[in-house]
Amino acid sequence: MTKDPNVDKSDKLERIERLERIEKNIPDIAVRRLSIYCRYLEELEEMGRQTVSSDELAELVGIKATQLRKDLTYFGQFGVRGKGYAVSELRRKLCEIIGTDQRWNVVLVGVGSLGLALAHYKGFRKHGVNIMAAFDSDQAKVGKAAGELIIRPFSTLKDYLAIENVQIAILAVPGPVAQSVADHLIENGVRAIMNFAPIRLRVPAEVKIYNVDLSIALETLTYHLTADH
Amino acid sequence: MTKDPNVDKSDKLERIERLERIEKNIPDIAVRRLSIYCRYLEELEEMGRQTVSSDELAELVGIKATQLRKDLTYFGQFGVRGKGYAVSELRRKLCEIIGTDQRWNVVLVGVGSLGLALAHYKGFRKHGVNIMAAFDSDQAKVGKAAGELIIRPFSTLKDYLAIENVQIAILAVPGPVAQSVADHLIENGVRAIMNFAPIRLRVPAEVKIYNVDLSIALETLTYHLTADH
DNA sequence: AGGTGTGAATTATTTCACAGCG
DNA sequence: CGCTGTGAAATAATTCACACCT
Repeated sequence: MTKDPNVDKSDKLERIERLERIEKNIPDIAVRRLSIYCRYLEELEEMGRQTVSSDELAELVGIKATQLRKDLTYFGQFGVRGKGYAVSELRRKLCEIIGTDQRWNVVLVGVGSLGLALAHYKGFRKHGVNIMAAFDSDQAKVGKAAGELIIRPFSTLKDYLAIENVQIAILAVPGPVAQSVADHLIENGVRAIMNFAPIRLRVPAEVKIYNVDLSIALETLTYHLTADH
Repeated sequence: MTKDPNVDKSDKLERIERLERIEKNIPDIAVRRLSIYCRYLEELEEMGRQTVSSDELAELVGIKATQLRKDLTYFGQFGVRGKGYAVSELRRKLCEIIGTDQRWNVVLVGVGSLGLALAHYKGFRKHGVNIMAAFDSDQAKVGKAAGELIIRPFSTLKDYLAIENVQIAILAVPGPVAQSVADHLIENGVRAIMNFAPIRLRVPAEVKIYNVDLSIALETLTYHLTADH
């Protein structure tokens, strides 16, 4: 089997770039911003814009242009000096980096009022996220609808994970059971959890947690409204 | 009218402390952690614990003890050397700092599926937050229930804000209208907004925004699951 | 001994300043 | 020129190391 030496070379270069990136140790916060850039690029693309400068995009996002440029350098070179960035090309490349060009299978665990809202939430679908199934331990909820899904019994979660390729879970169960449910998810192959329970989960280093803590969000606001700040 | 010189003195000391704090420019992230400490202190209090060391509390929260102690020094001295912290005293003082010992009047604007979930969310009530009213511009929703509230027409929001003392709004409207709704809220006295819309709001410096961006949360996870990180 | 409180050192992140390319 | 890419400088946040109290 013959190989195209150009493919070989570009593979090698990509690999080197990747290793360098890892060395640079990209801050999480830069990844988060990448996501935001992507969203505004989508908007520009829909408006038919061909190119955009770091100044303009940064202005839209509400940050400094140098920060945007620095964030991008963590992942490669995307612009043309003197011109700016090609809108759809940059969007496509950022999507690829973030992983939103892929399909991600997600399970929702816990269908209280918050879980129900998440089952309905349309923002996820746009970015490759597909909530495949919803689980709840409350027998009264099992069989009922949650958006387009039918709520399944929690006891069947393990078997479901064994069959389907699920890497992400949305955890919207009450605080007291969150840790044990998380353990169960991880044991059965889940590698990332979006956690809505108001506790800090203890997980192995290779599992990624993103905490969405609504009470903390509000309390940050009340702090700033409290006298003398 | 005579004054107690001790009250005067302690007032002055408190004022100096406050000024010093402002000088120190407390990072937002430390405030956010304060909120978490508070929650775990509540739990310890319920368990009947009298005192706790920075080591133990930090272990619960999942951070280093020095960070916890450093965070606390932004706000004062709360511990006893060799002993630790008095659980309920520390909890009370932190609540006071965060402002959760007060009552906060909140309006919910936008009652889609997410808004509806927030109307039901019980976590808020625990911390002085009282969602007083919910508004939506969709005539079909007006008059319907959202938790214990009846959804009001958006057109009545202005008058409502003029009468009630509302300082915080939860903004759960679609992205394209979020900025104009936020402007309207701020014009009518709202000073802090919990924003669920996927855009960066432009607001005067004195208005505090907390963005809860569910898509970004998920995309941070997909990034970490994407090869080579 | 057993802890807290805190300057100093370290590490992470942002911003500057400008070289370099189209 | 105009605008990107990026080392270097500045700033912010975390962690260390230890003085200090009980």
